[in-house]
Amino acid sequence: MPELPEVETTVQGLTRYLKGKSIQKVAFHRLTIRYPLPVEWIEKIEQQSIHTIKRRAKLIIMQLDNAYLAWHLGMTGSLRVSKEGEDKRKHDHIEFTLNNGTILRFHDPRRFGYLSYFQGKEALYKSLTHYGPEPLSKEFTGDYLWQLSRHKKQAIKNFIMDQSVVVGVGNIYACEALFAAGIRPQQPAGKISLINYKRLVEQIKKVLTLAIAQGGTTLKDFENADAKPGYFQQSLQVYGREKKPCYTCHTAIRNNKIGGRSSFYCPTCQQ
DNA sequence: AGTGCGGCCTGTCCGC
DNA sequence: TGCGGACAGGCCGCAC
Repeated sequence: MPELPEVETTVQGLTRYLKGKSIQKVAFHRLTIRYPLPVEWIEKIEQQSIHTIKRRAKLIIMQLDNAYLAWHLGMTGSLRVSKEGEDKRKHDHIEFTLNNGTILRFHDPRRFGYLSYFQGKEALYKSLTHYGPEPLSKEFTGDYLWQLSRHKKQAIKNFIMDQSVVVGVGNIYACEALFAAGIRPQQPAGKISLINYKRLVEQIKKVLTLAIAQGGTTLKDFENADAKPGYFQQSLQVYGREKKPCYTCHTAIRNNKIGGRSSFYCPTCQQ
């Protein structure tokens, strides 16, 4: 589910509710989500305070007194804060009870999400080394993508969804940014010009920034820390619009599979 | 080495 | 109404 804007929206919401709170009780209602949840973590986490909540790539990173937690939401994961005894649902796999009586719940029907625990900063950093630059950072430029893509035959869409190339771009925003830049998703990455890479990077930044401002995209089940949906789905130009007319030229939007994933594009606007 | 694909899971929707 | 199959926002591990 969640790509960068949904994770960012969640981090902003969690910061409001959790910053400075202490975790009084931890409950694992299921011991394996994507990866096993060692029960020894429970006593390590209990009684620690949450100092900061940040995002790196699609991870939500919480700094505790002497440890870090990294949450990945997978396809259907969400983290929300609600009052004790209220709003409990099936697939709430992890619960943290906080010192003000609220509860942080990790909900994830498909269980592709995970939680990692790191004792110190170095262990955390070591786990993040394979990630590429943040798309909204200065290092993420058209020159960078152009350079890295030389001689790659891979489809441009798969290339920008590769988290070692640039983080945070998933299926929805890859489709949207490629449409906005006028590039066909199946174009080989190595054959795209520098000019087009500059255009693409500009559009990736624009699409992600707008989506964050709108609270992310809710297709079925994304919700932020307040259990509220996002609104970017109203701004989608191609994603989920197969056979519908392109908003720019009225040509029917196509959906071809690339790497097994639906890829929506306008055959007229994107070359 | 780079690339593509199946698999991990549950829920939902669509066609028969 | 029920049932099977396809599909869904991510990513890892394994083949070639």
